[in-house]
Amino acid sequence: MARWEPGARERLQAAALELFATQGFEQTTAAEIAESVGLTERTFFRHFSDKREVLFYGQQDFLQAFVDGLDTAPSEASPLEVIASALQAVASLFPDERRPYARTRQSVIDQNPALRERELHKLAGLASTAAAALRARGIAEPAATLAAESGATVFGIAFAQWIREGERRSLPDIASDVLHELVSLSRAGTRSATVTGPRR
Amino acid sequence: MARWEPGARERLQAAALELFATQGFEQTTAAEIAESVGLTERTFFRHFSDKREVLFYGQQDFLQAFVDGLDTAPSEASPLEVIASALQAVASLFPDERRPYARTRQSVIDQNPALRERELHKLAGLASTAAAALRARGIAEPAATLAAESGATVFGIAFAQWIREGERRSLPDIASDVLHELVSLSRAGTRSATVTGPRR
DNA sequence: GTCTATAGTGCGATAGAC
DNA sequence: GTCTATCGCACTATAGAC
Repeated sequence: MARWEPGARERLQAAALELFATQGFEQTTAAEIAESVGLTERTFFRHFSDKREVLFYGQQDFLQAFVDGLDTAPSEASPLEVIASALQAVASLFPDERRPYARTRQSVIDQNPALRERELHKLAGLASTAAAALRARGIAEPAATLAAESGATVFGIAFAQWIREGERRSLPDIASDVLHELVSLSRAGTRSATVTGPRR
Repeated sequence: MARWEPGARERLQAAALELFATQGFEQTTAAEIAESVGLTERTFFRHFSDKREVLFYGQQDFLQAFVDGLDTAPSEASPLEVIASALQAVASLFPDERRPYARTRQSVIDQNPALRERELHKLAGLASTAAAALRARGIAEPAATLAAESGATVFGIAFAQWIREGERRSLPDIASDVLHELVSLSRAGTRSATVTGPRR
């Protein structure tokens, strides 16, 4: 018989999301979360380096999928084609059943600036990992960073659309659409974007 | 005769940067910064909502330049052309004399995750303002957000390059180059194109 | 597991500028 | 008198040190 229930981390994460959603992030103390699942504040901070992290911990599989997705692209692919491949791999980790959960979580994050900051930081980490992988494929800077950040941007926009009320398309489908928008953005701009440079 | 020295906020910002640069961000307390310019901790927090903000406060002129830059573009301009225009306007706020200061400030930010988070958050705010301005010009979503975020990405990359040791080009020149790289990213030949030597 | 420093808030008091 | 910048003090929660 275990001295303590297993899955402390997961229970803390679930309890935290629930409390944040009902009371708000700032109105919920770490001690409160811990006690709600029979643990102490100290234990909470042993699992999560800070209070916000309870909502973000465990997205490595996520990052792994991204990197794996990069590697499945043929070696002669352009940076954006590689990104498209990685995007599909990550997006497929979010089946439609996850939408309700994702919505709740995102509404908590959107209502708190500190959580938004952490979210952006995580997304930036993804982009920087992707950039390193692109460089490893022989893509030079600044193209590698540019492509990686663009991929993160596309993912962010697609995700926001995916959880919008009434949206029926799957995340991979939306991501693909948004990526095409990005490409046509460049195409439309190519004509004179190069000429435009106002005072240069 | 004034009871207080004027410019409390600016003195706090200068003292903070200096202390952060010499001792590190976490090793410097808000009280220490305040006392170094003859004020109390409480006063520090009346000027800045939190400790990190002392490094970011006062970048509205910055944001204003961005929005103004958007508006100088002709009304038939494509999203990317508008962004190019805004980029030039913002970049011109950073003359070469500012490089040493920018370098010091950036090295402090780069060494602390919490400061990186705040920086990303500010950049995201810029992007969201830009997106709103693009929508006001009649550009639909998701093109508006996509173009705005791309502009922010380009600025970030260009800025990082600008403060790199040994870089001689001006920020507007670098930003223009990076934007062109973004446009050529979707082209098939990108990989070999980016391998070409140093630009200009 | 306990103890402590620091971040950050709320509120009342003070003292000059207008 | 009002407005605004400051101080001082008490307080809580976070987060790290011991």
